[in-house]
Amino acid sequence: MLVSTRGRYALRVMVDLAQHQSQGPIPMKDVAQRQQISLKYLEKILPVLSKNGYIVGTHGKGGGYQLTRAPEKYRVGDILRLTEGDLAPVACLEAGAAPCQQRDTCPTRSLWCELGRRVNEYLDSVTLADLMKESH
Amino acid sequence: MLVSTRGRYALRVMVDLAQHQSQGPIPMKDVAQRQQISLKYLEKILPVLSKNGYIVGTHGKGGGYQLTRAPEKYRVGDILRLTEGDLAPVACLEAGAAPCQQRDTCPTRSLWCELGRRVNEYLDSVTLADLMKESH
DNA sequence: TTAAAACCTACTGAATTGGTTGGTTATATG
DNA sequence: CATATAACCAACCAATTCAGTAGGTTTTAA
Repeated sequence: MLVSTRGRYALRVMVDLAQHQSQGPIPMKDVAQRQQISLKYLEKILPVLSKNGYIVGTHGKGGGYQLTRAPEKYRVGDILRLTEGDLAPVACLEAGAAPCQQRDTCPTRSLWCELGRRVNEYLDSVTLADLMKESH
Repeated sequence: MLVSTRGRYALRVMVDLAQHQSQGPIPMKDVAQRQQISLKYLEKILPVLSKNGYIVGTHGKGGGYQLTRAPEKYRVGDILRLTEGDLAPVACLEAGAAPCQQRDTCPTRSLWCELGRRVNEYLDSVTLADLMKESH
């Protein structure tokens, strides 16, 4: 499993926010109910998105979250890398991984590199706007 | 992380066996030493490969493992699906997963399907023979 | 008979996953 | 000003997976 619930839920929340973009701040309570996800769990996932300027949250009554750009400006890959930490297909290619001993002679290394490249390339080719067209 | 040590090690063992194909049965003790992998851990990973006819093990002194076909006849994807159980990018697409409630309305479902399709397609396009050319 | 190999079963420590509990702080509204 | 509602924050937790270990049994060549 490459993408856990963190990334999957984050993506669904972003699509939900995109779909209700015109209605001002959207409280997470509503999104949680619509998406059938625990509100408390969502509250743990969202901070990384607001800290990086992907969404903005307004406190208090009438508050909620809003996108900061148009849906076409969000790449799925960016959202997933932020919430998942990494999209590397194997541990030895992850950001904080200890440099592999057999790096120079490993016959499978370029396989994993190319796989990772293709995964990121595909996820970067899809935007939130593309996903909005999916729901019916 | 899509592929754990199980799949990664299995692949390296298969490449090692391919490279020593002409030398008759290769004991896992030798492979473990060459690949710097725990012999006991390898012994836990290999049974699924021999049970499915990918390799054949001969007992006793002078025994070991051997490939059952030419390296070009092994697709990397097959080896990984066997040792990892699944190459689904998300839990809701895994073989034994409970059918998702929002399956029909989920705006991200086709994204995951297409991602999984691309991952499998790439890994099925590479063979053991391709990986043999990598090591130097 | 013995050494060496595959093969089998049970256990284990550490990390990750997928949350829950229980708050604090900020703000719009009556 | 009180209150309801929202984001935000920190600690904890059960279950599962990961990456092995430990300790065998069975099979076979020499």
